[in-house]
Amino acid sequence: MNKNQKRSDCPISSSLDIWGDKWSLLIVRDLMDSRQCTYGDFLKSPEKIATNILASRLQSLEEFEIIEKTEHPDSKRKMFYKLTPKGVNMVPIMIEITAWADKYSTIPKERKAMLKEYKKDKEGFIKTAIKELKKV
Amino acid sequence: MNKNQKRSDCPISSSLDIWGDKWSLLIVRDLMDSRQCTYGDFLKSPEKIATNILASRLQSLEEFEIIEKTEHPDSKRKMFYKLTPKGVNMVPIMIEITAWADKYSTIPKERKAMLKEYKKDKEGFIKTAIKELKKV
DNA sequence: ATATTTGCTTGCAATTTGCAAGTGCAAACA
DNA sequence: TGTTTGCACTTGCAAATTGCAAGCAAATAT
Repeated sequence: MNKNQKRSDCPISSSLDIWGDKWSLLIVRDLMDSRQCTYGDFLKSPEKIATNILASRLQSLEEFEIIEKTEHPDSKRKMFYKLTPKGVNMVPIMIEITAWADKYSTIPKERKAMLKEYKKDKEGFIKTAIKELKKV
Repeated sequence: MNKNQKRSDCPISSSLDIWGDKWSLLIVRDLMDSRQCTYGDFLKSPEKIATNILASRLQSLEEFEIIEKTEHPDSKRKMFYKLTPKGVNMVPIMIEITAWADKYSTIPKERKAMLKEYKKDKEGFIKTAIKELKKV
């Protein structure tokens, strides 16, 4: 990812400069699903990201302050990755992507159930989700 | 873009399989701003997409039924690209990306004004925007 | 008839990806 | 007290994708 130059001042373009690739949002997704993940946790995801790509994306997301590294309580060797507030605030984007995908393809039933709750009270749902993610 | 295989059944992942790159959403953006664009119009955008990348992205977005080609009324040589309903329904995603970018960077004042309207009545704003895009 | 515009395609170098294997270090084990 | 194991990466390299420049063919303008 090219941290140095924005292609334009368009917000879509500058967002894509940060996470416009096939992998970054999957890391964000994993962290929204699990709140904190180790390097190995990301590797377990069904999309099977390569280890070098994962390392480079984690670094870039950290540089853009979407995620942050913290020490794992169990061992000094292990690291926990988690979302920063900037990352947590991507919740509405992620939900709207999910809602869009739901219209045009089959999505897992847990996601569908989540959307059902979301649609009952969008603002409330997002507020709760964000608060939950900011807790730990 | 790889139209052949989904990496997983996760809605984020399958969405990224369609438009997870640095350019596709900029094409969608241009079409949301202008409703219909020619090949040359896309080239005029500030991010300066290369002609071969543009051609390949237009083809892939067409295959995924996000956009469609229509004849230009003026000439047989010219083509108009526009969003399909599937593309139009990406409006909430695009707005939430814009809102997120607005929190962490400086965005053009027209976009900021748009967000202000959006925040007054999110549902209403989106409904109107979608209706407007579906008109032509 | 000739020139120009439009929507691409082609060629090629540079960058990025994806896969496999390797490395270094903490912690567990013997 | 070695030795092994597991975890978090790094490295090497082939393959794919990107980005730039140039080319090209059909339609339109002159």
